Amino acid sequence: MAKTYDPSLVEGKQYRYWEESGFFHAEVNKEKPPFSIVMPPPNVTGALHMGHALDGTIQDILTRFKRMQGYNTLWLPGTDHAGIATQAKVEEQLVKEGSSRVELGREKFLERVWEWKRQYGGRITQQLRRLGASCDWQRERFTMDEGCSKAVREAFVELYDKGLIYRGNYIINWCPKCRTTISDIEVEHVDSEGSLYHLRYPVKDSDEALVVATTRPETMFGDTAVAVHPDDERYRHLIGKTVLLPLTDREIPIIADDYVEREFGTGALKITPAHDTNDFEIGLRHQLPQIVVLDKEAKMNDNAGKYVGMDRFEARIAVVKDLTAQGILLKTESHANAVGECYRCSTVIEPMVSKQWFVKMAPLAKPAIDVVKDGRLEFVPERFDKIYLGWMENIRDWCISRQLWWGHRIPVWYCEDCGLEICAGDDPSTCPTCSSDHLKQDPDVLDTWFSSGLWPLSTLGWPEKTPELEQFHPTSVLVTGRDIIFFWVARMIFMGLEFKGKVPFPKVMIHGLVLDAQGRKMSKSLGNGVDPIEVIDQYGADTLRFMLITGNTPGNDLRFQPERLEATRNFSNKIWNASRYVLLNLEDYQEGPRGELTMADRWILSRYASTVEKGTEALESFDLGEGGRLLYEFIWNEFCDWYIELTKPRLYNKDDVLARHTAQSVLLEVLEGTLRLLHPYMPFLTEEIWQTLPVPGDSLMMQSWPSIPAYQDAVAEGDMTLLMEAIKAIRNIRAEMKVAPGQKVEILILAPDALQRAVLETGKADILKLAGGVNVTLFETLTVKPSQAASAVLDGVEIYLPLKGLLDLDKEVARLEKEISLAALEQQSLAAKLSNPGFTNKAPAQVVAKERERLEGIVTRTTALEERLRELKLDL
RNA sequence: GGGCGAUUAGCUCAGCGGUAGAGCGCAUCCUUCACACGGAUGAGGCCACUGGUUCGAGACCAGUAUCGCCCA
Repeated sequence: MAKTYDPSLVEGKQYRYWEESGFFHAEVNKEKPPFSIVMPPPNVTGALHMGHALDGTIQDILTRFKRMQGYNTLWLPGTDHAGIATQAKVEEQLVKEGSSRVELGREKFLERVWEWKRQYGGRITQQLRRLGASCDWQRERFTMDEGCSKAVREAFVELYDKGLIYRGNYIINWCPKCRTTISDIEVEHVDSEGSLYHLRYPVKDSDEALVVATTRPETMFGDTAVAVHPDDERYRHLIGKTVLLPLTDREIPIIADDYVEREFGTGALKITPAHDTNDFEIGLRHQLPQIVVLDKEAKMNDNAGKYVGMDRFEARIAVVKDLTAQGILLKTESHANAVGECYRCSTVIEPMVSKQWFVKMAPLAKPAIDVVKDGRLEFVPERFDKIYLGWMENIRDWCISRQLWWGHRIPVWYCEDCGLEICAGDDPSTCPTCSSDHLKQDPDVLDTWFSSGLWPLSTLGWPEKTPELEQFHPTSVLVTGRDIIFFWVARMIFMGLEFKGKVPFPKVMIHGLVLDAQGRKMSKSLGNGVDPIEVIDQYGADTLRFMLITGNTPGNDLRFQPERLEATRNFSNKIWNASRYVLLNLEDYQEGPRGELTMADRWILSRYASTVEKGTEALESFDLGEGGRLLYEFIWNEFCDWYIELTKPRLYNKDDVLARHTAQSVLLEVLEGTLRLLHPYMPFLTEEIWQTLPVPGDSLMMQSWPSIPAYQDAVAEGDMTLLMEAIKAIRNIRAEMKVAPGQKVEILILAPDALQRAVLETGKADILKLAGGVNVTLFETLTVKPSQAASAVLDGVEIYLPLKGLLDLDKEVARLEKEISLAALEQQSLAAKLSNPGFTNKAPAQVVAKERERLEGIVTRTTALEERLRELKLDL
């Protein structure tokens, strides 16, 4: 066994072993309770980033934990076809080849995309394997595969037949770069410094003019009204009149609408129903015409007069220039506003009226709100339900058509002869009304999130009634980042309720984002992303996993700090070496009955039992970080720092066979159990070590989860605490007095209490070894104190180290004085607390008793310290 | 404008009603047979601020400030 753990020699080998052994695969099995998770499908174009790594780690921990607990565990992986992203990627390729999507035509283009998917689509799933993900690759799915496509088709037809899907002219978000609509949540609002232009619109047949304030003067060609607030005294008399729209020959009405904020700008709003979401609504209320002034590339169209063909931003400059020249622009103020950008390409979104397909949301949102309100579906942490509800309660209809080729084609045909609209599960060949065979399918495809919204259903076989669907749906928990609650989680919830009448999962565990070391979001444009695969190459997957999981608390963002990787790597190495110690001393180990357990044995077994209990609890309550930290502390601070050290004398003394065997047996039990507890967090390292232990079984990942052993032993814990305190106190004196490490000292311990004395008597050898003593002598009383001695006062125990010639008396006096003043402070506050009748009357008796005890301890301690100081001064 | 989160040691974070913690960093010492990716010891905190609840408040409540995120 090497002195240093090298993950690169272990991870590939173990993963292959697991996968080839079929350990990840779940068959339907009614004998075992099911536990299932569907993996949030990463984009098929994507490469693994830290967010995936965190998300995958959490799911893998839960999956491995439940598998060990005996559940029939399914973690179902897959990828998303990612309409816009994938199409863009292939289009890029075509451009490089001097070709284009349009040149190729729809059929050929789609073949190219599938080709691309076959070639590169598997990358991220390979990367997930590097992370150690124990998902069932035999059940891997893709949102465009046959089954998922069938589910999409079924869902669309059902919603259409129910009247929940409709087509209409509405204002949508148009991305001029992606050349498609995007849904409301795909728009990111970015604060930007713009200008607010005050434009003077002359009122017809009047000397007056109405001054409107706008941030987008170039859309004025689409203005079809000017709105003021109905109660605004300034403008009330103008309502019903018309203004002459500058740069055009049109005149438009002045209308009154509550929507107008009187305080904003001039209180008069130009209304462009075809290019602004709010104006669109106002336009509907007042039956205003919609005039589209921009084309699909966001260039001015024929309706913009002489500005036709100009880009919208160029047009803005040109229009402002002309308005200035004509004296219509009165003033320009700087103005901060939020500009909508495409979440994919960051191009400024153009709101535009267009004919699109929508899902009617109100009827679907209602049950999706109820399940969260009545607790059938819980967010972990809880606070995310507010975010979800807030969105769901204000939801607007969902625009689902996309002007792309890569995606699920909308299953609607139009009869070119009679104009009938046909929505069908199977492709129709003739028109059911006029029997014409001139049918044309709608060219658009569906929003990618439409298919991912069906993911928990489609991956398990829906709409078929499969055994998988029956056993694994609803899934047990969904794990995902807080950034896609609206995009994805919400959609799965209402779709699950609509099509299956059940929540798709009773719990949603939300985690934060992985930020860079400075706390910024990792992004391509900033170039501050850290590649998980590089981290795995350098430190191993276990290190990355453990670091991600223990770095924060549930739901909060996490800063990626390289130093923490090193710390975690060191932890792996610590475990490796502790195991190495155990193994090196287990060569001749045979199973057999133990001899009498030592205090240390009973202590570590008790601590182990408590670790099993707390570690299990943490996982059950999704407190993965807490669970990890707990194991870290147990392994490093208790098992390694103390227990291993305490077993050395017994292991190295081969004469006392039974004592040695007992130590071996306890070491093995605790190590073996701890490896089980740690396995979900660090699967590779624990598996590798476990396989070398002399225990039955082939693979740790298939072992059962430890139940809490009946080892709790408060006496042993108390006794060991005393022993450890004594050892630490002696070490402290030695360090402070700069006693050379090799120098053995005489140790005198005054322990009037018989029980304490017995404990220390038992621990004599340990004290000698761990505190560097030549001899330990215990006293019940000590009438003559040793001279030239340094001392420590514990609870009821005094320790003396005669250091003739080594003792720096001044230093020792200072040390004692410091101890005394600290104790005095504590004594004072305790005394004050206990003399407060409020406390003694109202606090639980247990607490009061404990504080009394503490005070007594402090008082005797202080007395002893003071006495010691007096004695010491006599030496001076 | 509304909502959510954060504010604890130099840095990054735990702790969520009863004696302020960890990792890293820092200081001193240690190449002893698991581990120098190590061991031992230590220094370092008006727990953002102001009120309140309570016998008792980093912890609970109200408000303020600063930073971050989401929504409009």
